[in-house]
Amino acid sequence: MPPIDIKHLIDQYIELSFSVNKSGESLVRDQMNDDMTSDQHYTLRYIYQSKSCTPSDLAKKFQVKKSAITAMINRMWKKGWIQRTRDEKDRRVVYLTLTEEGKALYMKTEERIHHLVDSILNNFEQEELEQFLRTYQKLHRVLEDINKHK
Amino acid sequence: MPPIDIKHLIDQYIELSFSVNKSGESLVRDQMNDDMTSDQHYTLRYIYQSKSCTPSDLAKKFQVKKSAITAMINRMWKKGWIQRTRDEKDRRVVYLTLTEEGKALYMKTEERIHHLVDSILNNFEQEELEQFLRTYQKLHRVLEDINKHK
DNA sequence: GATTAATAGTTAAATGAATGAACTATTGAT
DNA sequence: ATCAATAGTTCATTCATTTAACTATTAATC
Repeated sequence: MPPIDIKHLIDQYIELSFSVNKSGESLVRDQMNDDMTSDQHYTLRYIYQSKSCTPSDLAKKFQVKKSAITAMINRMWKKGWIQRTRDEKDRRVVYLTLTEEGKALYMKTEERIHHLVDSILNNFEQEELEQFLRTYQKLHRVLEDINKHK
Repeated sequence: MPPIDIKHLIDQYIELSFSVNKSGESLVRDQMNDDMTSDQHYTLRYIYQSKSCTPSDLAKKFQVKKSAITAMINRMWKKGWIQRTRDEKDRRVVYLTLTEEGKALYMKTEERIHHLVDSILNNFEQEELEQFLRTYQKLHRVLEDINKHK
């Protein structure tokens, strides 16, 4: 049983991460085009940013089963945002890329999100922000570690 | 267009919040009983912690429409975790409370989550953690503000 | 006081997101 | 050559969410 002040920090973290998540997600959703969800935008982003991307890569990154990725990709493929191409060497593998339309849509939305995040982070001094991000990064590594060893 | 180093901070924040969210949610899900989702646990928590709780309160806190709350409460009501009682004065209003079973289930799961968060936060010096939470709190207020004025 | 507004909540249809189990196709190992 | 492992898909089911239409009740106004 942790000491009383640690317990308070734990409670605070739980409450803050919940609220910041909900508010943040809600604001991100507002930046989306009407026919796109935030998950779909995150998918476009990951495919756009990675040199080569397979459904398995996405499943790992999003921490869901591969069948969830298939369904997600199908929805976006129907809208003409994503292409599938088979690897010639290993014909089990599928590579995902954005179509021109997908790329354009991604860029437009990502621009809006950047603008939003910019306006949020503007409320902080650069030094405070950098310290925050250092700890956030460390938190990220800790979580990765726990997830790896489970 | 923000300067180049600010742009880097924005990118970093976007990437970190995405990854920390996914990893965090995945770990929280692991603490859940098989017949409960994390949303359902968050609902139990909010009802448990608030003196009196209506569907409208929940809709506000979770930033979803009231019909989404009705559906959520129905699922949990069927499992016998939640009670509905009408306000005698204003008969439009419904008060939500936990049944004994709901309370017991909540306590058991919340204990496990606390244990998890404790083990995560143990990787940080208290001073670093407190500074992090101060900035996180500030971020929370900024997001609330934006959400309020939209 | 009767009519009209607003509020609290629910219902129903549609869509998106996730899982688990069974399956195909392909590659790797013994 | 056979058997196991890997990549991806399909299908049925459940959960979460939105929109629009609806009931019931309360508040406001004329």
